[in-house]
Amino acid sequence: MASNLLQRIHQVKPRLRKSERKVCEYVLNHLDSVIQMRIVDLASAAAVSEPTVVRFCRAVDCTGFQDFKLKLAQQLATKQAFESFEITDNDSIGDLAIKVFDATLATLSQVRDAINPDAIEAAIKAITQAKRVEFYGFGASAAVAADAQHKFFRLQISSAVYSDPHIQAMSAMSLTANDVVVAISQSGQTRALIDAIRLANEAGATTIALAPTDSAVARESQIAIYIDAEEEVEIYTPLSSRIAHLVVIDLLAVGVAQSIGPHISQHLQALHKGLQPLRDDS
Amino acid sequence: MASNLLQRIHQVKPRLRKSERKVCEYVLNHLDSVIQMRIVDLASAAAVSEPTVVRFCRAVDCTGFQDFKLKLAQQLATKQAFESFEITDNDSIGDLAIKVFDATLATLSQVRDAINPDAIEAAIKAITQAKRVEFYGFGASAAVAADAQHKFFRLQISSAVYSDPHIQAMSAMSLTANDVVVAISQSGQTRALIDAIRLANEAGATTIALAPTDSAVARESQIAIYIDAEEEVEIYTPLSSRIAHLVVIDLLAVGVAQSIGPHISQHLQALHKGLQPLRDDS
DNA sequence: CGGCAGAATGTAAAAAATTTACAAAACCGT
DNA sequence: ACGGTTTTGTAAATTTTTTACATTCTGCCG
Repeated sequence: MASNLLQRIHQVKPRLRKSERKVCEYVLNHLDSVIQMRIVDLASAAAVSEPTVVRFCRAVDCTGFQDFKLKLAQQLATKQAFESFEITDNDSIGDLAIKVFDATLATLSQVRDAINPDAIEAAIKAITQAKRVEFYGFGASAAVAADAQHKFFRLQISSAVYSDPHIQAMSAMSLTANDVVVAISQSGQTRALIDAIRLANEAGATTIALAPTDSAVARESQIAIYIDAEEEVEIYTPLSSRIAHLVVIDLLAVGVAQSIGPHISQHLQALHKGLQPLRDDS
Repeated sequence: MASNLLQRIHQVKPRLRKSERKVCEYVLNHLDSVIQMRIVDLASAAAVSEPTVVRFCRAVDCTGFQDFKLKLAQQLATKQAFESFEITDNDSIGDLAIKVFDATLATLSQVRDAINPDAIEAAIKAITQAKRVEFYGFGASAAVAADAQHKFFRLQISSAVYSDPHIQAMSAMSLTANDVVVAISQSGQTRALIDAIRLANEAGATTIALAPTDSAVARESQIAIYIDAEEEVEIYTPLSSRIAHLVVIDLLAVGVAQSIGPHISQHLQALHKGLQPLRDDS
């Protein structure tokens, strides 16, 4: 993994010497401006000598200061690729398209960088071992839940989706220790969903949440996958956070498929063939 | 637009002098390697002198060679940001997450760049003026259709979603000239969907397709929004193309919201308030 | 507690790279 | 073909980075 420079910087930070760490800290706090600094500027800004800066660059797998700046620039470019997003009334359709896509792209790369692999791993493990998996969600999250159910169903995992609070509650109560509930919420505050999670917990099932950090839904669940996507929720319904949820579902599905083992791909191919007669290649 | 360096290079290319153009050509043909060259290397590789290289850099709005390299590096980084994507069995969960997200990001930026604003505009216009909008989709696209329906429903557009071929066909037959059908298909070949589109066409409704280029679904529809996302469909169900479909739906929704006018935002805010009692902020 | 070994950091000089200034060459119109 | 103008290259100057080495600091053991 020679790729992620920022990651590497964080990795080596604890191993650095005192003055090198000064450089490190300055760099992390001034990411944007560093790329157009010369080594003397950075050295004086971080209150160290120039060779120390070079040593820092070497410590993070670069051949020198120039190389470091180049790599950092690339890294930042990918991060800042999708930025501003303000829809104005006189946008052309083309502009609008770019803005909507970029907003989604921005959200996704944000969520990607913030994801906690441990929670994902725990969720994958739980789902893989589950006897039955149920997906709960309301409103826009109902469609996400339906998609998730469809996905896991194809992986031969016994699953269900409920978007009716009463049925959800009833189903939650009847779960056992071998079952898993995946609760999907963009707001993280839907009361009926929280109730269902509590019932599932009481029934001994494993509960997984896809919800914002510090939300009630996340708090009540045993495994919390945090998905934070700031956006104008009021005006245009959850736009991209919903997409982020779907991608996390994809991630879980791929993880589960992988841990189930290779025989699943045979099954999927068979399924694919089975659907062929429904297609028309004329 | 100080942003797009590559664009700028192409722009100024005709205005360049002979030897500067040599630099230009070499740069365009060796984009990747140029960023790690020194000025002497590039000069000799392009068979010109060093100052000529600097002159070229200035011609494309950079302050010097270093600046040029930096900007080029950033530019390339955004382009190549999401590339390879091959899931191997010994990926860590973190790697897996990055791969799944990046695959989606790659698909989205591809689709964004390929989108046809005219088709989008026509679709927005049709939906805005429609008396009733119906969304059709099967399998994974059923969830997309459901999401779309939910979205437009919130925009006070009378809409429905059908994932049952019989109901779909019956509904399609009963449509009128004021109605719109949005057919969503990842394969573009589902026979039942094609039948429904034909029925809707015969009934005089406007048909809009979200489907791959050159697919039967797109061909049968009056307005075709092409969404092409190559991916391993066989192994892991439609992963990211489905997401691309959703983003296009978002785009349509935002476009429709905009063309309906500002009063819709009041309605959405009211809706938002109306949902508050269902939330729990404890 | 002092001194010594070793690491850590900085100073200053050398090397490398870029940029500038200027001169030579090519080009164009008359 | 000649004179002016533009284009290009040469060589020097400047800037920037890197290396080599000296100094300082730190911690450990006597």
